[in-house]
Amino acid sequence: MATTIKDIAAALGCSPSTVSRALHDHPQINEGTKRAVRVMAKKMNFRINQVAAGLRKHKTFCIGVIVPSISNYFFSSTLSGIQEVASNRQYQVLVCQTNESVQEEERYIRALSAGRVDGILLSVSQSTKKYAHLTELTQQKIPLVLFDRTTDKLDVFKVEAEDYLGAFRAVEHLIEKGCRKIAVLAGPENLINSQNRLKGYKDALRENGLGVSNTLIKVCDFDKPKAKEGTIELMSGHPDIDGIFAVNDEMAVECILTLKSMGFKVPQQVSVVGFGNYPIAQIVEPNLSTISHNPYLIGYKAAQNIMGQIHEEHDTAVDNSMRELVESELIVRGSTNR
Amino acid sequence: MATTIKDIAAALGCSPSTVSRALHDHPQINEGTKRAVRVMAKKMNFRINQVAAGLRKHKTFCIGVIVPSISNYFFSSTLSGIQEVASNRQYQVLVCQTNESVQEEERYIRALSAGRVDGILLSVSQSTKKYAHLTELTQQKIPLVLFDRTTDKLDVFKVEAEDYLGAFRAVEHLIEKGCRKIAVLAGPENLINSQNRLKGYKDALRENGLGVSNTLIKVCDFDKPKAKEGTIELMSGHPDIDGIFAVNDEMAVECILTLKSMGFKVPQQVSVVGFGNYPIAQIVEPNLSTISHNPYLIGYKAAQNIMGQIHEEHDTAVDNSMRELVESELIVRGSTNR
DNA sequence: TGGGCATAATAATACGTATGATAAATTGTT
DNA sequence: AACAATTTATCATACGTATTATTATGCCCA
Repeated sequence: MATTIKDIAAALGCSPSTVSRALHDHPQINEGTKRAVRVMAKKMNFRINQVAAGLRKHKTFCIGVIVPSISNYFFSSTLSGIQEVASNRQYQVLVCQTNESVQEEERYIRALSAGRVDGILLSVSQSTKKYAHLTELTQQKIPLVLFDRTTDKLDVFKVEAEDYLGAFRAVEHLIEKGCRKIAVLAGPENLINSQNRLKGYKDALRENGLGVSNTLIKVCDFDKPKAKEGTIELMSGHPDIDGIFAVNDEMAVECILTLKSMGFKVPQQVSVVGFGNYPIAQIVEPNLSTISHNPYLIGYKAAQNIMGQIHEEHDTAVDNSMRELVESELIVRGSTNR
Repeated sequence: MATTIKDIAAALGCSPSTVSRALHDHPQINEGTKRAVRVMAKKMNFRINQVAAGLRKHKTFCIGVIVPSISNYFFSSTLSGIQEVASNRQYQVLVCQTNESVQEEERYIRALSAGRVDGILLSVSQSTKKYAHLTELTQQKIPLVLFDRTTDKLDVFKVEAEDYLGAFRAVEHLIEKGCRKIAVLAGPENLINSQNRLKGYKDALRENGLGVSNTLIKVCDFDKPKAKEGTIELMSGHPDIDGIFAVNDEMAVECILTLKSMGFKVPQQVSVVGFGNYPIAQIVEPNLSTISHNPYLIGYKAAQNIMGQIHEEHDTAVDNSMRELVESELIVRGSTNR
């Protein structure tokens, strides 16, 4: 069994409260006593039980993170950023995976909010359409921060990528390169990120005098087979398409591979831009032009904010309604170099 | 503030222990009372505080996972498997990232073992050469399972990939394809995985009557720039190399890209095999022949074992000295198709 | 010599839950 | 009607720590 402050107290012939205070460097404890306690604590290999301390202090020193998929490159990178911030503050990170199921999301929210964590970071699942489980958190005064997959319907702090602007830039880049018939492989329709990226696509076309046609929009969710199918349908229906914007790099790569297998030259006949700047962008041939995401930074900033809320370092009333957009940037590579 | 069993007791005019027992369906409580408690618990939106319950029961219902890097595809996939098992058992997963630093590893081990978790899953860092921090765990009777990055020096349960056999098969495949001068891009020298893969490489050569030459072995750790450099050095020194085995897919892809940029034809002049079957294997051109890893399954099995240890479901004395090897398989693609 | 005052330590209680020991209420037996 | 046996509920305590309220110790000054 592990050493407790009681054991130290017994060994020293003093009371547990003295030990507790000595270890916290409380002013009402004599310097000599403190020294003795510290020495004995070290000797007995004492390590404080944060769980017990937390119970007393109504803290857990844990934050919970709920993501749709842990093994996804984007989310595992945000986790890395979150872990970094937490670690610096001596906090632990509890990780949960919903597999895009809102039921799982609700289950985790309930499990974590029952005294498990001091705050929750969430990226909503594709199937999340109602937010009662999240408003409950606010009622319970449990800090919540949304990252990447957010929603307008909740008045909490959000960290997002520049979805709209990034998509806008991507499509404008295609136009600058001379593309005139530009299609899009869109993401899940109820995700705000997809909506914003689609809006960026449409606005870029309109502002450049190109019309928007629904026949050039294929929803592929985030599913590779659907991206392949979508590409085939697009190109069979409109062989004169000369540019494609994909909602993320994975879909863009699938698109390029499909185009090539269909005999289209990339970028000469069809240029392709993705979103995310994932490692695969530099492996596919031609290398993929894309919009840089910064998942690590998104996680980092989300974690920083929740830490601030937990420690009441900032005015939550102000911050909670805030959106922080993490900058994105166009990265030009071979897939648009015609 | 959240509802507690005391609140329910007060509302019902009974004692907290009655509530506790009623919620646990204890036989000494009247059915009617149980019903009343359940109804009131629901009405007051009671959710048990597992942290407090755990303190009393000396359990945390958490397992800790320590990995070198969360955002790495391999480890994030193992995490996914671990999470799956934990979730099924109502356990939470605490995730820590060492960034290959043994100091961080020690720090996390100490933090987690101070009553934070019921067991620890660990994949050791590259800089871990001593294991005192881990033997401490055994003394404290905290279950430990090593996965992927393991060590012979510890008498605990381990889940590994078939590193030796996989590498052996990979190199034998190159030989079958007619390669006669086969080089290797090896991993970090003190990692047992790298050692086993290197041994598989050497044994495959020897058993097929091909000599082993140290000039054909380049250590690239798991570092892309070093893999590039290593490939250049190998091919400049030995332009007649006709096969390369890389310690993992990331290095193999870097190797292929480098070979192509140097003007070598893959697979006609040089065939390449990787290890891992990561998504990039199907993106690089030519597609990469590789040894399938099963990171999800490795995580899954490691988690299953630690759950067993925590619940004393199996004879730890037997299991602890066991190694479980997760099957690997050769996947032939274009990079060796000559 | 006693009263006021720092200083230093302890006792008591709390956090939310679980449980062994005990008591109260009910039923059964003779 | 007296008592054992059974059912049902409560009391007290524990888990490991933090903290409020209290007490003990010694010191200074009138």
